[in-house]
Amino acid sequence: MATSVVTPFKHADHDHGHCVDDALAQAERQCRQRGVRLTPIRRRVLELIWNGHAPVKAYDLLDRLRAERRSAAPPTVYRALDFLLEEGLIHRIESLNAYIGCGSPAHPHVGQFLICEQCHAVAELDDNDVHRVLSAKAGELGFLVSSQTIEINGLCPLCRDPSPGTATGSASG
Amino acid sequence: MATSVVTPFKHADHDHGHCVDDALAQAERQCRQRGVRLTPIRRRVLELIWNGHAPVKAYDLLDRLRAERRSAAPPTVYRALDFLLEEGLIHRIESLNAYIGCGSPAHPHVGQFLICEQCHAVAELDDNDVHRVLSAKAGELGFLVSSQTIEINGLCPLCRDPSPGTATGSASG
DNA sequence: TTCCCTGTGCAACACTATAACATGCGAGTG
DNA sequence: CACTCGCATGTTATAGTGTTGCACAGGGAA
Repeated sequence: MATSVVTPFKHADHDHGHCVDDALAQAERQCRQRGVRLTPIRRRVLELIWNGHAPVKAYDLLDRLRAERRSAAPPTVYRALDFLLEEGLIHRIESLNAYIGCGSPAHPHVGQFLICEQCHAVAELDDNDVHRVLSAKAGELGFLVSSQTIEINGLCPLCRDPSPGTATGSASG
Repeated sequence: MATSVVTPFKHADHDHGHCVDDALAQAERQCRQRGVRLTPIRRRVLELIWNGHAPVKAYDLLDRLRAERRSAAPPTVYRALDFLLEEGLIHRIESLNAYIGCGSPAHPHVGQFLICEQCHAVAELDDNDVHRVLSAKAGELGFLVSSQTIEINGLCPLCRDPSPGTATGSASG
């Protein structure tokens, strides 16, 4: 089985501070290695995105940025997002016009996303079987694949079958 | 092989009038059967979308509608699009914010789209193997799939390997 | 007739993203 | 030190995408 889970669904009580710290540390390291600058704005936007495991919209980021930095404007956010996308630190969810942190920024890939319609949590896969099947089918029509947008909607394990005492309805932690 | 091609890539010299006529006739029939109304506006929007095998943007439709009907406004177009989407007569391409005619509206399905980055032609698949693989992978994480957005970018056969004398660079016919 | 339902007209607005040009600021160089 | 080059950010405006809310028109049913 070639299933590679980049970011699984998290339990409601997982230590989310850890997720954020890891993601930021990894980003710092990677940017240093590549000789690109993770400026305060870019770092803060990444941190805001990692506040939860749900996709975040650009103008929500802008609102939160503005609360801290009077000068924040749409370009402020979109430039930071462009940088983070470029460096593979976040992904864009096309069907939501929203952005989410990447759990495995070091190696370049396109994500395959499982999006919970109820709590909005997102898990990320990078699955070779999926790539293979799609490339094969495309190949049958003579089509040469260069990139893929794969976004699956449905119910995450917690919302599908909530255990007693388990919180649902939020992906904020 | 369970590959089902809903709409293949068309040769540049195919009889496109036929595509349009077929699509409209099928839409008329289907709407009559279901007891819903394919009004002149809705029919015209569908026809404009079927003008080519490339996705069309809402405001391009609006421009063309306005040339014929002074009163056309954004809601005019979006209401027609909502209706056509609802009836399965068109699909929305999330990664392009654009709409394309469905070649098989009779049976409900989500499409899998191959999008040519050069000529913008789009082919539509409805492939069970792809569904199966994705559902299986999702299932491994306890995720229950309800719908899928699958949009593959790359090069169509004609743009990938243009034969001498074969026109490329347009999906308008 | 009156009522109701659906479709359309119309104005305004909300949300998403980019363009264009100005300013700041730090690193490297002479 | 001054200089300048390149990148990041500030600022204003605008483009592109989609929705809300209410008014009106027409046809079928009571």
